[in-house]
Amino acid sequence: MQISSRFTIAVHILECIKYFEGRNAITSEFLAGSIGVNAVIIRRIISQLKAAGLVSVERGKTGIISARNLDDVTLYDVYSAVEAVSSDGLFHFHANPNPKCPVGKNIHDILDGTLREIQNSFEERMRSVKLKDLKPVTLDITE
Amino acid sequence: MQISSRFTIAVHILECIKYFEGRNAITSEFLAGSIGVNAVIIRRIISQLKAAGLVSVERGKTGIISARNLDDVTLYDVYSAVEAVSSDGLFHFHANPNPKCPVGKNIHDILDGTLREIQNSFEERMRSVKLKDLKPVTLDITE
DNA sequence: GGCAATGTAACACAAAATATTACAGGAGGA
DNA sequence: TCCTCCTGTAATATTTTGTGTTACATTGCC
Repeated sequence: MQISSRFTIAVHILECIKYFEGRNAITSEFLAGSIGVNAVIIRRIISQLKAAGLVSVERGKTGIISARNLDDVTLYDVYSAVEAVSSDGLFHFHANPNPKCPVGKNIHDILDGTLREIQNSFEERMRSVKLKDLKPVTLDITE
Repeated sequence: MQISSRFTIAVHILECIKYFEGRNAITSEFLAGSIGVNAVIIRRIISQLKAAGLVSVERGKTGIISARNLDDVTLYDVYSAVEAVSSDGLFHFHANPNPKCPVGKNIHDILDGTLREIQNSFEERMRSVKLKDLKPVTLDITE
């Protein structure tokens, strides 16, 4: 399977905040327009980003979403905020290997450590990229 | 989301072949018993492994699945055989970013390269592990 | 020919992601 | 104060993917 689009949507949201903060009122409706999904989807993801401490929302104030230190947010911060993988791990294991089979009995022993290492290096790779490392948004001077 | 259990099932299958080849008749029914899933699931995955050149099936011969050079098969070989990720990539991108928004217009430019690199290093990590690098199956001398 | 196993189609079901409508509640501004 | 805008969240629907199951044609050994 693929990592859900919640992740790219969340990065898109943060890039919008970086770009528009102070210039436009950033509402879920506004973000939905830029991203091309329903505003409720945006609000749910915003909730997750808020829970992770990446953004904060001043309620009632005609739609302002303010953030903090977004440049140093890593892709892992975003990923772990919106993806519910943490509990089960990246790899989905078949649930009922047969303990009466010598292979079935040992399959977790055979695989768990290595799969965990692969997951760890994947997450480490995500941690090594900060938002400021991404290609900057090309400024459109005609607008 | 998670990588589907097809991957761990496929590794389990290959470990069974390594362990039982020459000792037991290896049928989809037999494998289903060790792995704890339906035999049709096994047959479907066997088809994929066969298409990837990892195993071969001598049909009709009272259930024998023979393989080749399994020790040097990498986890990536198995992963790419059973996971349909190749076309879309590891990350699912939201489909309709707004080209009229400066961020929406550039979001692919901002992210695609970096996400591709992360996917590449993930796959490279999988390529670095061969089946013979996994923990060996503990031999049960009482059987 | 009979038997055992594969290869696949067809269908059912569950889980997750995504979309949509609805509405209660907070806060600023007239 | 009242109006309006926006958030937060529930409820529900739809789609997609993964998984389970039954059925059956086909293959090749005995």
